[in-house]
Amino acid sequence: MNDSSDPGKVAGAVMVAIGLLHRRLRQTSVSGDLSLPQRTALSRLDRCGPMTSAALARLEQVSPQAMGATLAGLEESGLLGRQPDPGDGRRIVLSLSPLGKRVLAERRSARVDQLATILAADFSDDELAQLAAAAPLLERLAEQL
Amino acid sequence: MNDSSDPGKVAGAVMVAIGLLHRRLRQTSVSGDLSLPQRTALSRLDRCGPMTSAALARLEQVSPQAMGATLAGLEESGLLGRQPDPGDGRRIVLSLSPLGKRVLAERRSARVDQLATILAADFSDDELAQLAAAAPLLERLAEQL
DNA sequence: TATTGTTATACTCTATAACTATA
DNA sequence: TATAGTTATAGAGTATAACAATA
Repeated sequence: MNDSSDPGKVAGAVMVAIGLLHRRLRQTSVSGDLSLPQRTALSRLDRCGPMTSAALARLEQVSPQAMGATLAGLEESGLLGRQPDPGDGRRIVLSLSPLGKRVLAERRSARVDQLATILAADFSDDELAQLAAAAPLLERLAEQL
Repeated sequence: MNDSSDPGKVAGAVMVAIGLLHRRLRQTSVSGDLSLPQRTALSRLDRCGPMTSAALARLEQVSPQAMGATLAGLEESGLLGRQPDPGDGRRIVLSLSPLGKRVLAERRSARVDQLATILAADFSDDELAQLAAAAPLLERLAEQL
């Protein structure tokens, strides 16, 4: 049995890789760029459509308070719109503002661009495909955790 | 061109997946278990052999101060040994203590065990192999960032 | 009673700056 | 002058607890 079929080994390797990469990714929450949680929330809102802060928190598996803080930053930047739900006075439905849509569509994030540049320059098509295949697996792993 | 060959798409997907999984992984820094940075440092020390705190910080791409804090926790738990370098009074060489070796060898980390269990139960051999292949790619990506 | 959202507080991880000791 | 390690301080991201408003 080689390492790639030992769940324990794979678990360890994934854990180390996640720690390393996350550390690097979060180090550019500066200079107007979106932070990692902000970027993720925006992307989720785009993929799943308008929803409340609570729903977003459940999907991203963070506390409602943490999501509130993340969204506050996005709102300040004018990337979000909020519509009070006419049928339920408690709920506020968030959606991408035109600006938010544009930022996301143009991938205007220094971090993502940097990542994309490295991927294009230093990774083969095969390796790119391997990463593309792994991303949803990692998401699935997170959901089951 | 499909998504798996568009560096921008892959970059975004990886970024979201890393954020999600990291968030889940760090949520068990409790109850005697190793934190994610601690686990990673221990594993690195095992893979690369005894070295100084500064060298470890460079490999893990964190500041020497951050590494110092991580190592302090490991030392308190008795997982590390430290030998002053006889030839250079400034350097202190860290190594795994017998206890540290055992903890690592037995994979005695609630988090890694949990991860391994999920991988064994809900992921096919193919998917496991995909994750195993992706881990070093993610590390390489982090190094080039 | 349950849910949405907010405010208050604290912990972890990380960073930068400044210091001491050694080379 | 440069490097190893430490101490002090600050910021981001997250958590739990407690609360108000609405259902």
